[in-house]
Amino acid sequence: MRFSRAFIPTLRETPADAEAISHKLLLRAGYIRQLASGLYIFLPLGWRVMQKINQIIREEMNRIGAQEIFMTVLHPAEVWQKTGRWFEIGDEMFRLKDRTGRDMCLGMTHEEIMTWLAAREIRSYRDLPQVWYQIQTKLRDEARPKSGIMRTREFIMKDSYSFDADEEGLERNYQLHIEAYRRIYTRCGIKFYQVESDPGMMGGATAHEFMAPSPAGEDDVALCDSCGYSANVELAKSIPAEVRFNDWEFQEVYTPEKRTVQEVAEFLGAEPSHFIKSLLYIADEKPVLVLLRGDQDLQERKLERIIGPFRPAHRDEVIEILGVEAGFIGPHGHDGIRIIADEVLKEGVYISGANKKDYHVKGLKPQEHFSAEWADLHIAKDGDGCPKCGSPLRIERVIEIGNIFKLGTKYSEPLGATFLDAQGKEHPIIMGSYGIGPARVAAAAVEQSHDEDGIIWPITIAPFTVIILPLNMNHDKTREVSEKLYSELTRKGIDTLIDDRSERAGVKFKDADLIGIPIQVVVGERGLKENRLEIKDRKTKHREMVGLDEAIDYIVKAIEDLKGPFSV
RNA sequence: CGGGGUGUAGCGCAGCCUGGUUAGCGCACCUGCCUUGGGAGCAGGGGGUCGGUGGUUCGAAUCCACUCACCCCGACCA
Repeated sequence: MRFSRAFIPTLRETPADAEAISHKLLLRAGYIRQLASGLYIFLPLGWRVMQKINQIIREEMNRIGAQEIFMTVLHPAEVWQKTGRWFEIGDEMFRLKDRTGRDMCLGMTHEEIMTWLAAREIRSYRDLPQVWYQIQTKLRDEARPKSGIMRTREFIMKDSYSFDADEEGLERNYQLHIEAYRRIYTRCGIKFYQVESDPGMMGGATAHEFMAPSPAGEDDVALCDSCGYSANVELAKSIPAEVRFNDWEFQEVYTPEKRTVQEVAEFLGAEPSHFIKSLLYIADEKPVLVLLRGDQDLQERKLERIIGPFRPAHRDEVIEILGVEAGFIGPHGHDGIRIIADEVLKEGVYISGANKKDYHVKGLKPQEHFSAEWADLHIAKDGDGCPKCGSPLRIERVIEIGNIFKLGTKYSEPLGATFLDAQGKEHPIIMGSYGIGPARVAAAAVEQSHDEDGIIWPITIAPFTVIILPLNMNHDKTREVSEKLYSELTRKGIDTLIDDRSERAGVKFKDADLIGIPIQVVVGERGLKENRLEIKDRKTKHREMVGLDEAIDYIVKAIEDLKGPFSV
């Protein structure tokens, strides 16, 4: 492609709206433009990247026997009503009516429609297994679109669905997807982790997420470098630091106006880990007292899995329910209130509120002075012990770039997707669902691979592999050599961009670096005097002067070398 | 949905507090000359309902009210 005729609107300055690095760079380098909040247009360069990623996804999905199909974005409400999600999902679903007043919605995911299709077409165990996928637009009316193309209201997603006769089949397809996903991310040049995740409202028992480490992410994962344990912090278990307890007698202590763990700890000369924090929440209009060690924090998802949606109690509710103001609440002496305590509190001698203003109690012993339901409630912190091997855990910020779920029969049952087994008995199909967000893969690639000059694309997903920079378009030999090189590379099937604009050299260098094409071929008068040109590696900035005759071979070799780390 | 912030030329910004002629600057854009190894130089030029509506005032980019849009933090994220 010729730069002079291409639509590559690079910006010298960063638009003020952009915050995330990938957002800034993709905007500046002319890959994307924003139409409205959470709605992005992919310009030619951006779309080329997306297509490269999608192509890799296709190849790997096809490789595990998945078949691509094309679905609709407009869905009739009935299908979603049958699974109940029409009612469970709130404002995040775009809803509309057709001209006859029939309720419709825009597809935010395709479990329902895929299952509807399976229900109609699959009858026998002989038809199974099937894996169908699509790479299509999804729409979600996100509460808060953010970070450029990382979280948008309209986005492309690869989602696949597996249909099996039994759990073994599901397990096989689940493993095949794990394999495919690992190959996809590796080929795309993304650093990633596979972590245990919360199946949440998708239903089913097992789920994993694929996470690209980046400070721009929205999730945190707990990782153990020694045994490989990895989980989203929403469910990660951890062993908090051990505490040496004092052998306190059970007694009330006067703690005037000291409310927070920090304040009381300083006042009494104790450690925060010697405390029991008592937090009052309201779930389903009933109070729940939650107990945590003073140096731990609540992981709200963990609590939600036990008691459902909840909210903190208001100040006056605390007094009304417990008879004491927040700050002096303790776990003992409450009747008829559900108490859930973090497991780490099973052992020890603690300080906590005395349920009396300006007093705390010392020498509080779990089981002896209060009883509770025990559960894992605390959030895993950096340095906590790994639940499997005890080594220190590492918490890292990540971008979610893929997820896989074992759905079981959550969708097949309500939609009547069944098959007859060899005995003629009817069973619901066992399903799995598997997603990848190609735009997030692109964003993660930029977040993970850039420098002060611009993007550094992994060669496998770069919009072009080579950019030729004829520095002086008025110089005949520069043009001749560049054009010849361009047609030779193009003939070899190498995606090549030639910057044939009559811009000055500096402009071309800046734009080439910004756009991030892995191999730059600099054709300048200086080198041409010796019949040589310069080949620069965008990432390492290494420059090599190469004779005109060897240029093609050198470039072909360089491409192979750059592809090396991303081959599987 | 709660909190914070920003809307002035394609992009980045100043002007607003303390109202007063044709609303400025840099970059980008157009023309010409010149230049061609890291976002050149000179000369000339085009481009604005100052987000919108209403109000205060002799007079509003500037003050007031409402409203819309976008960004950030949080909640949410099937």
